[in-house]
Amino acid sequence: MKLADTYKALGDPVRLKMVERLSKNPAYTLGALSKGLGVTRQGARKHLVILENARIVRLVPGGRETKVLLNGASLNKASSFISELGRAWDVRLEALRAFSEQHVESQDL
Amino acid sequence: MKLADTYKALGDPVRLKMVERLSKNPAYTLGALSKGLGVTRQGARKHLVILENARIVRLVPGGRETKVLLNGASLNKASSFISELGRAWDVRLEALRAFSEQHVESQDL
DNA sequence: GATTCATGCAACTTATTGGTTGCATAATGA
DNA sequence: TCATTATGCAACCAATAAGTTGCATGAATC
Repeated sequence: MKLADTYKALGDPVRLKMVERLSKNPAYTLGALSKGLGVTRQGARKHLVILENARIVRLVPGGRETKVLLNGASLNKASSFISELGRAWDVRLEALRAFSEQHVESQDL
Repeated sequence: MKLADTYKALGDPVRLKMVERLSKNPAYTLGALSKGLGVTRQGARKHLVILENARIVRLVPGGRETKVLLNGASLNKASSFISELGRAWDVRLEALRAFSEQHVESQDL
């Protein structure tokens, strides 16, 4: 599973809402989590399968109901990758700024 | 622009590659950034427009060429949101663990 | 001025996504 | 056992996305 798939999985309002809910209450059943999202249960299930394939969520069948569990590790991975990008960008920006100032100084000579 | 759109924009291998490149070298022209991605220039441009709409990137036309600039603020926002989710999840998990242990202890009585 | 370079825009095709309805089935509870 | 509950699976549809080719245009260069 590639990292892009993780972001792709988060890139839908319904799925993002689901993840948000799960972060606040890790004990959802599939049915409960599917309510109030503006889609049918079957529609919601498709989203959950996508989240499962992206390893963001685990679906655990048991008895009559299926529990939905959040996988924090995936989120952490996704989060740290972006922040790494941001950090690299900051460093570059700083270098650019330093260069600009140096350039201005040399013009002042 | 919703947060889900930011993740959606990052949820494609070509676009993620672009952002990665930009984080390492903020001074790309559209043409240079479009090479080596396995798509045509016009295809790459479509991706760039998507990144621009998600405010991840800015396209700055000038003379004959167009510069592509990374917007670090968007990345930081995206990164911190996920890490917030992860944090909330950790707290919940800890609570659950504590509850389980308490439960075990009461069984021990 | 003619040529080359970097880009923008439009039309079109195909694949993927998001959503639905309908039906089947296994577990609970009365 | 019978009704109810929670779910899974398949078929189908419409919209969006990803990609292409072709052409137009403004800027640099010779």
